[in-house]
Amino acid sequence: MNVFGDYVRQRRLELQETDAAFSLRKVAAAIDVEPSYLSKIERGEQPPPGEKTIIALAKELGEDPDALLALAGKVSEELLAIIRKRPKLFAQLIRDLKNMPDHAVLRLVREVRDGNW
Amino acid sequence: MNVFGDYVRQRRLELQETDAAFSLRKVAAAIDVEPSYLSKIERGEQPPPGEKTIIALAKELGEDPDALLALAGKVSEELLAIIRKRPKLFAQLIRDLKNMPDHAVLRLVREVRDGNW
DNA sequence: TGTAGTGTGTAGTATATACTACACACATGA
DNA sequence: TCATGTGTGTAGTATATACTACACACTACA
Repeated sequence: MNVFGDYVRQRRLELQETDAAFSLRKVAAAIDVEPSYLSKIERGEQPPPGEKTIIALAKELGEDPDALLALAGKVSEELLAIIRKRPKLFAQLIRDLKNMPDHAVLRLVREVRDGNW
Repeated sequence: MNVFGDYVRQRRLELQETDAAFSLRKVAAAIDVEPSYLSKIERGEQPPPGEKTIIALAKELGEDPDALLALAGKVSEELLAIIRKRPKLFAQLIRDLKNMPDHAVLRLVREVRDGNW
C-alpha cells in the first residue's frame, strides 16, 4: 500500500528512459534531499516527505502538486489557509459537494470562473 | 496572539456565570484532559490541542467545530479526506472562491444544496 | 477550621515528522 | 582497472505534537 512512492518511482522511471536527468540521484539533488531518502520514499520504507519537498518533486516530474500531495495524504497549506478564513462556509460547501459527480462540480467551477457571481 | 485560548476562555467564563458545570476542571473532565493542560491552553502557554479534543471542546461549549478548529489553525480530517479524493477539482474551486465575498459563496452553497445540479 | 472546589506550576513522556551523513555493492565505459 | 554513476543499507538527529501526573496556593462555605 505504498501509493505515493510507487507513483513517484513509476513516473521517474518513465522519464528516465528518455532523459538521464531523471536518475534517482539527479532528482534527489534537484529537490534538495539525500538520494537514500528519496530511495526509501519510493520504496515505501519512509513515509512521503513534507509539503515543500513534494511540491518540488511534482514540478520536477511534471505532475500536479495538489494531486501528488493528495497521494501523500496531504492538502496544501495554501488551500488550508483559504478554508480557515471562512471555515463554516467552506465546510458546508465541501460536505455538500462530497457526493456530487465530477461533472457537476466541474460545472460549478466553470460558472464561478466565468464570473456570473 | 493567543486567539484560540482567549476565545475558549471567554466562552467558558460566559457559560460559567450561569452554570457551575463550566469550571475549568469540569470542562477538562468532560473533554477528558488534565485540568492543568486546559489551563495552559487557555492562557496560550501550550498550543491548541488535537482535533479530537477541539471537537469535544466545541460540543461542550456549544461552538461550531469547524470554526474552533480554524482558530486552532486546523481543518478537520473529514474535510481533508473529501478534498484528497478529488484534489484538482477542489483545489481549483477553493482557489477560485478565495476572493469571492461571503454572500456569493453562500449563494453557491444554497444552489448546490437545493439540488439544481 | 477543615474540606471541597478553584486555577496554576513543574517536570516530565510517547509518538510522529522530516529529514542528514556516510558507507556499501553493483554496473558500465574509457 | 579504475573512475563515474547507479541505487540502497545503517544509524542516527532535530523539532513538533499532544499530551499526563502530581503538587501547590487560594477562596468560600458549613
